[in-house]
Amino acid sequence: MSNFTTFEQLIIQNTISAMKDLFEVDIQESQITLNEPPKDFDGETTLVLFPFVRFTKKSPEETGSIIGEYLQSKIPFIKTTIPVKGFLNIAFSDQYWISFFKDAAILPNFGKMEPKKEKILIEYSSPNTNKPLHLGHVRNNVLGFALAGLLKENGYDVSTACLVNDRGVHICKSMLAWQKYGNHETPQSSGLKGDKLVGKYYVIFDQQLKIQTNEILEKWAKNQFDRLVEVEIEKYNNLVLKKNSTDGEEKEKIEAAIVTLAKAETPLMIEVRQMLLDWENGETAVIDLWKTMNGWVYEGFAVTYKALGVAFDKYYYESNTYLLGKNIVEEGLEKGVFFKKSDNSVWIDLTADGLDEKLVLRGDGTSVYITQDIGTADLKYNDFGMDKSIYVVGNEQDYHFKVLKLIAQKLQKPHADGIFHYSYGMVDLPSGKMKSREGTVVDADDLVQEMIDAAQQQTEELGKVEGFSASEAENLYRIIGLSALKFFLLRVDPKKRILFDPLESIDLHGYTAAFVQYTYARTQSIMRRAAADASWQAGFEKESLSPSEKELLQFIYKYPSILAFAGKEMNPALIIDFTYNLAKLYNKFYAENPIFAAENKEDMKFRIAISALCGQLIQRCFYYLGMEVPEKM
RNA sequence: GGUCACGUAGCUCAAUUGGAUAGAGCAUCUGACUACGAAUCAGAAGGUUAGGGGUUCGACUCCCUUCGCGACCA
Repeated sequence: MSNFTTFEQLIIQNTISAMKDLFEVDIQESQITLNEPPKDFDGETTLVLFPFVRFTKKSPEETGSIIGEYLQSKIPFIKTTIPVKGFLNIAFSDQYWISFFKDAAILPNFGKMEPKKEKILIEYSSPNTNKPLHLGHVRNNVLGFALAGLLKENGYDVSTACLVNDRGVHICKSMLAWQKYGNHETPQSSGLKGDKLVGKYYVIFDQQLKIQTNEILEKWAKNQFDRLVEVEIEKYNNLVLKKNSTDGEEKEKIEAAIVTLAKAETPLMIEVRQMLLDWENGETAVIDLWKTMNGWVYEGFAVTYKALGVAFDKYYYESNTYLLGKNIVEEGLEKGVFFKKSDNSVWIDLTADGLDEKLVLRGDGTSVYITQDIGTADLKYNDFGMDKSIYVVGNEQDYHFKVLKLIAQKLQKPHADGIFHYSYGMVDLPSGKMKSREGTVVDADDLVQEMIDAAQQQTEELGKVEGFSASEAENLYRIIGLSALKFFLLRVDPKKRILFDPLESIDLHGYTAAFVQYTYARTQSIMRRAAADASWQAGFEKESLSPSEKELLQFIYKYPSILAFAGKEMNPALIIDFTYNLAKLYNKFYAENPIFAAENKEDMKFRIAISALCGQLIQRCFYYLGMEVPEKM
């Protein structure tokens, strides 16, 4: 944008000098507000006059005409200035927009920001190795990838990381169930994807656990307490007493507490806890099984990640990091940030910060999640030295991250202030929340495949793949289906929760990726035809614009500020919205302005050039958000 | 019990962070292919922004309150 000045800058600078020259007042840039003019006014911007009235000592309307006259004398590009009440509507000439196109928009990487020094690490995805990825992970992955792309486009030095939760009780559950009921089943022998196979045994564990729990409950009801100590029996009896004296919600809570008590006493849970201890002690048999099964899962995840098109610069594994925070707890005790209770457990008091007391180390010396996260934050800082550490994690963990940041700050960690929880909303289904127990979880692989199938069906119905080879057609379905899914997930504000309606998500009309992709394919169709005569690339001479040409340029003009704002807000939905509206305006332009049948050659050259630009912009935005565009569809 | 979010057209989402008449898509209804691609375009209809109060030139946006839905913390 070297020799091009935005109209905002022109107005702001000249308004400041107007106030100086005409009223001898020094005003600040911050006192100047520019709005978009109302729809019925054909102009580009509106200067809000209220802030100046007290200096001019005149009515808003009079103030407007005086400033307007001044601006017109200083800025040749201004066509009209019209004061209405407290607002000065300003219209620029077509020449201004033509010069914008020639001097700014046409440049490669229009809108892309200069590299910044700031380093950002984005952690996202965070899978568990006990079950396959589902729709919730898909939103996380798609968001994380798009955020990384958006911030790169804003000039930041961005790296990505994936923290794999590869250890713990839940992992042992899959392992134990496979050991007991698996008959040496492998991905090869069963034909199941590795993560699906392991997930299957996680479900089996849960089913068996339920059976054993009920057995225990039946026994307890008959006063048969096999290995329960006195205290526990008393606890149980008290709960039963309480349960019988209440009803409604309270009763359900107590029933749940009884079930929890019984679960802990099942042979399966006892074995699982032992397995976890064995794992922690590094017993070969358990470690081997763990490595084998996790290996299966990683093979499965690799397939899903590849299908989704996401990748990471670095993987972290909890099996390597889960002990990390402990020495920091010691450090914190010395500094007096933490304190010890009589049972030896270590806590931090956050009541002064509006939270409560939070456990950081259990009485038996074992870690809790927050302990590990403190340690991992240190590790990541040593590896990357980033200024900002973004965690793409659901909003159910808002509290957790508030605590994490506070603790890091109280420990005076250099990375503390850079901790940022990128908190996004949960994905709901029309039937309500996804619940694994009720089998309403939407599997990531299935979802992607369904989207691709839907794209194929609709494309074939329209007869759009004539002349495509089989592999070209297949690639097209993948591009359309996958983008439809990503666009659907990215188009809403990340902070808000999403209602995922499968029927709506496979619709390829309206506010969808396919609409934008179709527009791109249109521009490429133009480019193919234009290739015969390259004279348009040399430029054009043009004095005035048709309404839809002007509208299109005015919208393209906003791209740099939209990109900057989206980056600042870390909101990919704003870019999605830009691509959709760009496509919409291009389609309008396309319907209203003949290109190859234009009245004169200069119009034709301009229209080809603007088609090229629209295509490039769509492609670029889609690309850094993680979506592809087809040349034909 | 406490903390934090959210509530906008029948449905799914916007609204440049306090600006003029609250905008899109889906669904519904009207039009436009012998045109560079109709997966498109043009148009109609749809609103007491959950209710009430306040702050000011001006409130979907900020404050208080009631209701509703959700998440988290003992």
